[in-house]
Amino acid sequence: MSNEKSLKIHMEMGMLINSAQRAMTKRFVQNATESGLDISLDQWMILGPIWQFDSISQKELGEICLKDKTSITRTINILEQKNLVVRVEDQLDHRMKRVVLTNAGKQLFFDALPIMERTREEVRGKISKSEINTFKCVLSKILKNLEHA
Amino acid sequence: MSNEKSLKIHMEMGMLINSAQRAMTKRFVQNATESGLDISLDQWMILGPIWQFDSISQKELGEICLKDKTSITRTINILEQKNLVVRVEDQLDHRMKRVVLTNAGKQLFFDALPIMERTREEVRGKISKSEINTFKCVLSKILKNLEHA
DNA sequence: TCTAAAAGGTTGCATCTGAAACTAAAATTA
DNA sequence: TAATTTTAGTTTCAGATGCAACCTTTTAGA
Repeated sequence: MSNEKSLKIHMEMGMLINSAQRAMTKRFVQNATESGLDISLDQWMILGPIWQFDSISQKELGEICLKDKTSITRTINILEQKNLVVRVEDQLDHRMKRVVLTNAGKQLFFDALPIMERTREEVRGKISKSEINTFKCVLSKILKNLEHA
Repeated sequence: MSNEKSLKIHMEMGMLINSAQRAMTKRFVQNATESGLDISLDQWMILGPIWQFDSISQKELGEICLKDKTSITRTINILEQKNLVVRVEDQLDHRMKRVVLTNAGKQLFFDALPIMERTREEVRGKISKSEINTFKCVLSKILKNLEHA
């Protein structure tokens, strides 16, 4: 037991980040499921920008979500299967596809908003604003440290 | 461009954690690959405790690594395929399987140690000790906030 | 103008994830 | 002791990830 605790105390940053991330994702999906919504965190993260920009290319989505274009392609496949989203070929540049929300997609986005809000509150709990700021700041610094291959 | 920047500034904590996590994982694997080692971060994260405890049950591994038993099962399958690890049924409790490093496993662990060390340094860069402490502290608090379903 | 390079997407491969159903072996309890 | 519940691990299902290779369509350069 004390052994386990000492391990937890010395637990590496990477492992901490990893499990915090998974816990947050898990909680969001749990909350959504309890409310009868069938949506994953990654799907939600993509729905947001589409709603925000009305119509957006997959490349732009990738930049905003900080995700590989491969991930975007596949998540959009799933959203399209669920009839939440439609791909439309750009009229000027036929390489591009613009992604647009269907009515069902818009509905789901709005239904999921309060759940995301609640999840955020659960995650933050009583952590102080200044701690959160330092936290975000460190994350940004880590990203910058790793920016150049 | 300024649009992109403003987005980055307002980027949500979840997305930040997510991409920081991926960047760290990516960097470790890159560094390992460059050194000719074929190992993923999760595989390494499991190798460590096995080495530390000499022989350890999958359940304990899960607790230490903060991972689902499903993930442990599969990662160990992979490690076993690579002949880095062996499963031995516990003599007293036949439900349990103890996981043991092979010589190749030990070798890989030691080879990967300096790479992990280097990766950690790259990740931390010039982030101050106190910021790192706050950072870890916030992560622990988030985990605690989400502990109870 | 014709060809080569770049850009937007998709696909294959290997890995990783949680939830739920399932097996076998304890540990409890009636 | 017999019946029930718990526990350890595996399997299946549906997503998710990055990389590299590939196909089209654009764009740039010779």
